[in-house]
Amino acid sequence: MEAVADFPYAMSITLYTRISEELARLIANGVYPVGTVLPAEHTLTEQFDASRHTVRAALRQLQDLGLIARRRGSGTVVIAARPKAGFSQSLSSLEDLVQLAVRSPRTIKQVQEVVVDIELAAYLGVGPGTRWLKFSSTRGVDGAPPVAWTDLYVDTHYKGVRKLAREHPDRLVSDLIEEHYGRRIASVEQTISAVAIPAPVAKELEVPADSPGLLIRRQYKDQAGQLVEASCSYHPAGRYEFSTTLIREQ
Amino acid sequence: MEAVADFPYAMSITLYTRISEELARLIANGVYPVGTVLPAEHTLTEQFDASRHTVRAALRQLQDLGLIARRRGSGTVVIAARPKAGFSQSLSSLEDLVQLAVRSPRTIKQVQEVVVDIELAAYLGVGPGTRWLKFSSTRGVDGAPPVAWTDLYVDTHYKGVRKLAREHPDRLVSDLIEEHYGRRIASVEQTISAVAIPAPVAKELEVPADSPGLLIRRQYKDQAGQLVEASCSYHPAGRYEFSTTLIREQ
DNA sequence: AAGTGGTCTAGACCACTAA
DNA sequence: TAGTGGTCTAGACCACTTC
Repeated sequence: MEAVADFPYAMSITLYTRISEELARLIANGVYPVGTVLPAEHTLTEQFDASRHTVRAALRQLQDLGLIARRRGSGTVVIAARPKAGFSQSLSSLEDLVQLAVRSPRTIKQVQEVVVDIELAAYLGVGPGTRWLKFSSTRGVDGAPPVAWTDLYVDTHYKGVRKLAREHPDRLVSDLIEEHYGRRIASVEQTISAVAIPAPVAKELEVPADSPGLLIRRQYKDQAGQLVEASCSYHPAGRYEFSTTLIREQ
Repeated sequence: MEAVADFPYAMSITLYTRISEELARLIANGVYPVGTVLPAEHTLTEQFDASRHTVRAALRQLQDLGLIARRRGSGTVVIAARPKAGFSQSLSSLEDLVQLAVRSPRTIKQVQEVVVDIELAAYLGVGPGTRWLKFSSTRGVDGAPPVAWTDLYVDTHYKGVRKLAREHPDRLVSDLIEEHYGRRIASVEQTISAVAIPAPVAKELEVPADSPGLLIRRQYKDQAGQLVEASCSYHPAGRYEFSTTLIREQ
């Protein structure tokens, strides 16, 4: 370094950061449009009068920002003009999905094997006529009205869950499947809507029929996108709130 | 490198990766428990018979995994025994928050300056007596009943938003604030609950009073945790669903 | 065969932290 | 003041891609 060496730490900003910012600017301004190839490290070394290591540190920053992709032999390709700033919600475990105001254990009310009809098939996203294991349960503390009624559908392949769920009422069924069968949940799709709680469920929840409630449906899928488990929960108004915090990335 | 140099690329795995894996193993096995300090780079250089650059590359991997935190002067502290695998939801923009089935433009019904009373203060998380700019609007396509009624509260400091929001009915108020005032939203807290829609709102939404609906409250905060904007939306059952997908990390 | 990015070394100066 | 991690250089060999 020579030209830059005259005021090396003048601005308390590192050389490789200045280089990466300059390159980011050139990319944003269209000097290096998306899809084009950036000059080779050797060239940048001369352009910025810096060592290869420093240039690589700069390029690494751009890589972390998702602006470039590098491949040995080919070169450095611009894959985005601007760093994407999104929002994200992060949960440390599936348990965080169920953010009940009070810790509320599950009480299993009924377990049965069911054959899915047309309506249920549409919701589960599987062919009608297939068999599933259905757990019906409530959640809530003793003495108080329950905060939820849940119908949970599990692949009949996991019959052992029937016994396990009774032995561990405090654990999530998805956790039990993961632990005992090694089937790992890779994604959870979740839909929240408002409903008038149907009479049979309302009776269990000790609210008037057709009173307002949250309906939360969840689909638990493995890596291949295969449905492993699905659930359908009713929460009476006032007893449950679903809250999340989204954090801006970067 | 000497001991390792005899079969440098024998396993197509880099030296620094092998070092980082070994260190990760030692951390997981409790040789370096969480909270303790890892040996200095200089020491690791001797232990693994590698250059400092290589050791640093290994430590960088551990840093990316979230296992260690480094500080100049102090040292390298173990902050986790295992890489954390959580679930995350990612949104490319705030607009994704509002995942309406149909694209539904906003119609501003009323704008006024209000002084918050006790009840509103508790919700907004600000002192009672302060003044806020209140936007009331509906969302929905022409000809059909609206899908939402929203009350939105903005700091009176951003009076210009009043004009901007009318000029850009298709844009989010939070975006307008960010663009014209440079105040950047860093996080959004969101709470979803079920309600019986109150009569005045029900009338605007063209549903019977006290019919079931979703109540979504959002608080938009800046980096310092200061409230910039807050909203409160009513969605009649059947016209709106809130859905998210959570992806397991790593 | 030429050029690319990936890995690695040996050595230097610096800013920061803690005793 | 001694030791830490952060930055930077100059040079080397390698694996991979492309022509």
